[in-house]
Amino acid sequence: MPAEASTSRPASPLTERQEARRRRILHASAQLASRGGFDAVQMREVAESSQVALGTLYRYFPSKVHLLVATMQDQLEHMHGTLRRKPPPGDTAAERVAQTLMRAFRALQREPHLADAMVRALTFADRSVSPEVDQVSRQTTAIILDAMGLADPTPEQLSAVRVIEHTWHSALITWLSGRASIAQVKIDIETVCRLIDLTEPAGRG
Amino acid sequence: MPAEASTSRPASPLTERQEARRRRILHASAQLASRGGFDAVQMREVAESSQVALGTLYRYFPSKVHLLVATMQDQLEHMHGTLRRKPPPGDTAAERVAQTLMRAFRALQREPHLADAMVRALTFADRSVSPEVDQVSRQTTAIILDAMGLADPTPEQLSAVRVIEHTWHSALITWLSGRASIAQVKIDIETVCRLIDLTEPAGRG
DNA sequence: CGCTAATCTAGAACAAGTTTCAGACTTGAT
DNA sequence: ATCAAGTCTGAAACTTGTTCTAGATTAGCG
Repeated sequence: MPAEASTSRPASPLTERQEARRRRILHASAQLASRGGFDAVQMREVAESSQVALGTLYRYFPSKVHLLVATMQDQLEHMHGTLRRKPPPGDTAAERVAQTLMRAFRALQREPHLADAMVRALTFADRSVSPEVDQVSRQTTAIILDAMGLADPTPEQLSAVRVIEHTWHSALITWLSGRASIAQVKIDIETVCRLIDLTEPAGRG
Repeated sequence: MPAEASTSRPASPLTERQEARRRRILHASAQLASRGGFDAVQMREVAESSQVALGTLYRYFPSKVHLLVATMQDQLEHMHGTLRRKPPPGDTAAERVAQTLMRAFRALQREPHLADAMVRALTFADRSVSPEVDQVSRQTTAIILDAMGLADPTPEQLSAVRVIEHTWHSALITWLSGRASIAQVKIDIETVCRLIDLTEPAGRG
């Protein structure tokens, strides 16, 4: 069995041609998503664009949602790299986290359709995609902890981070579906980031 | 045109038979959802169960997501009534909100498949369902403000409520997809509710 | 009652995700 | 170089959400 869309551990090491196929598929997926969002990523088209038979596509990614979540892993990795190179300048952890998320948000605004495809897939994913979604979640957590500048967070801090992630995902959805403005998302992010102040300065409970 | 799945204002008043059809449809939807979640709500089956032609079903609810969001409105109304009758006993606003949400959560735990169908529909909804999703959001906001005991919330408090709703939805999703335990959801809810303390006692900023 | 417009029904048809299958091609081991 | 096992291809089939159509029914009105 080839890779299960898990970036970090290919179940069996892919051959070069397989790796190339996988990249072509992810590229086609991102490209189609950028055009028209979730609905525009049609499996037949992805297969055709990436020069792969439909059955092969399904062997690499067992469903459309798996494919889009893998696409998101891909993009997230890229973003984490970018953010690492230019860490946010804020004075407090809360500020830095808010700045980091706003930076990510601005990146998403540049490709709103792609954002739509990825986020919708992420929240629509059922149990069969849990491992992959979890990986995305861990990656997001890592980005936030990086911004906080923490190596060894307390349980309270981890709770705060989880709540921040919840808010981040849900706020994105309200923005993507046109129910919240960009300004609104910004406020929500800043609001939830205040939770960090609640856990940081005080000692453990 | 008949009702657009908006509980509060039927575009044109439905006849008795139409009202009955609408109820049959919602009932069938909830029943099927209770059995097998989102996937088990199949439009043909809903139509058959509710003794209505497929075309009619689509006239009442223009998509599966519309149908499930309307189902959620229905359930939410019921729950708001229940909660009103037995307000939570906590001393602080934060406590009462957390208790209220945990009560709702326990109700959902009794019908996890139904919860799955409703929540997945809610977060998967695209722009065409925005009005209905917004209505659900307003209803949820009303429930939380009720628990806080506030008639005239400040903008900060409204922000906190929005963040609480974000957390609520997203935490439910992680639970439904098996990526978070019940205990975890409880912690997240309690964590986010602390935001209320941040806005309540202090005066306006 | 008798008319007209709107609504409802049954069922076919279409669209896109997913599955399946027979045959061609690769790969790895001997 | 050759064989077996695994992989890829192309195409059809299947599933379920959605749309469409022609004819039957119903509601409102004079």
